Amino acid sequence: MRRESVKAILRGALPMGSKVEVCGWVRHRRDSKAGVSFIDLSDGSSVADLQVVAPAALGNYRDEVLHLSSGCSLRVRGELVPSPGKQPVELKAEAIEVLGWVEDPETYPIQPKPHSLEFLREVAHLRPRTFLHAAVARVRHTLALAVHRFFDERGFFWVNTPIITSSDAEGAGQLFRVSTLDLLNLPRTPDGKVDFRQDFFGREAFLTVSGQLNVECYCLALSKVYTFGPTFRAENSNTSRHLAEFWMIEPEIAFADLDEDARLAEDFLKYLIQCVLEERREELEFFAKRLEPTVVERLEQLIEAPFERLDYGEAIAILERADHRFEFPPRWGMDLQTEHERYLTEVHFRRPVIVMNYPEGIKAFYMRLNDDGRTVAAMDVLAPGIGEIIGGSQREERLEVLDRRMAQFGLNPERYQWYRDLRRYGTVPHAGFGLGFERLLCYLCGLSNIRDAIPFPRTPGSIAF
RNA sequence: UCCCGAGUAGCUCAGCCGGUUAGAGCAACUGACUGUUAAUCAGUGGGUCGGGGGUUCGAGUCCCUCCUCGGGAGCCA
Repeated sequence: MRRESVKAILRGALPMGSKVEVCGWVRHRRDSKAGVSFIDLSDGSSVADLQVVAPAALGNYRDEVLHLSSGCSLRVRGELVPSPGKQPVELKAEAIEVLGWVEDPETYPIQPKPHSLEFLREVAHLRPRTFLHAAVARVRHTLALAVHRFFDERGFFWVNTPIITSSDAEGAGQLFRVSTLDLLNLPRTPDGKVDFRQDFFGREAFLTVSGQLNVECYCLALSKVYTFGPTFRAENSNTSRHLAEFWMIEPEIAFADLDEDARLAEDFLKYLIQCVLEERREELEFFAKRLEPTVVERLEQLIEAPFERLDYGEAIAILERADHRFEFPPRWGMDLQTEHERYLTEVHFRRPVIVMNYPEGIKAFYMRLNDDGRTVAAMDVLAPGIGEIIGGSQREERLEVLDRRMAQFGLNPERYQWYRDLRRYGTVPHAGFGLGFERLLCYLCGLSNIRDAIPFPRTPGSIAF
């Protein structure tokens, strides 16, 4: 007898009358006056559960079946039959083997009812057993595959950039230190500083905050590349949009300018949304029921219309003209505040917006200086409800300008020799962007807290699992 | 890190101006019921009121402090 998934059975992959084995966890048990019990069985393969019908004639009916509670694991053998109830098919059990009991049903955290997301974060090891988190996990999986498929179809190569690095990629963000030194007995140099020459790598090392600088090296050889992996920021930021450990996607294209970069970003987002709409419809409809009623319509609208594109200067002008009181009055030269981004995406345009060509003073050193001398070829994709979802730029490919910018930002050129080499040996125009995977997942699922978009969230002061 | 708000049963919450033995719904358990699916009905058990300190004859309730969680801000993806 073959073990079948709940998903395969519910979508009608097997004919009625088939004898099957199904394994999974009890969601809920209902006993009927007819002397049979109904068990909703979940194996995580689909949103819907399989209804198992357990007749009283089963040898272990009275002693075991009648005591099954939420979370018990089962192996069920039986026959697929049409259901008189609301589901198309149910499993008429001929044998139910209890693989694992729930020690104390009263304190088992996952009850057959909706829980608050806040509570479920306290039981992150068990929350994948809920409808919601199982659905998020499946969407996350589908989304990750779609990322690779998108790039593969367009001739991009996936480059695995290092997780342990020695340089802070952008001078942005606090770093997690990586060290094997004994914290309680640190080796010192004669002048009293920590002697990192005795550390594992012979110098200071950190967890990466971005794979961009490394992936640029491969871009200037393979032309179209991307990274997709974990990224770490030790910022003490306590918001619903930040994680200390998150996954980032960073494509980099040679011979491209900012315009092509923005086009890629838009195509990429639309491709991913299209995939989820097609391949995870059931999950989206569940999110619509539980999280955000209009999630499907919102995504459908999003792939239909072109994103709004405008220069940073135009954005500031719109904000200055706006009939709206901002806590921080907009002014050319300042970065867009959260309230400004929200106004643009949620009030003014009501769709994603790509803001381009920011003042050079507020952006990173590697972004290409425009001919006006006061802006850089940077772009941010802003989405309603979530803010900045993509940040990208054309990179500065001219060595003398790059050196000037590094000096302006107070960076030591010696630490970036290998990065400068890219400009010394066959430099080319190139551009890329970074996309926060969990932020995108929030946007697609209608989640409002990023801690629900990653299995085991890491945030300041929280690493229980 | 800053500004708000909240911590009471396994979960979601109520608990008034400080006053007897701290409540409800759901969940759990026991039982009833001819196929249930947010099942229904009856009953039972379940609490260091986040921790510590203080005020008071008396504190879940007021004050101080710490912790945790949530919302917002900054920073960013």
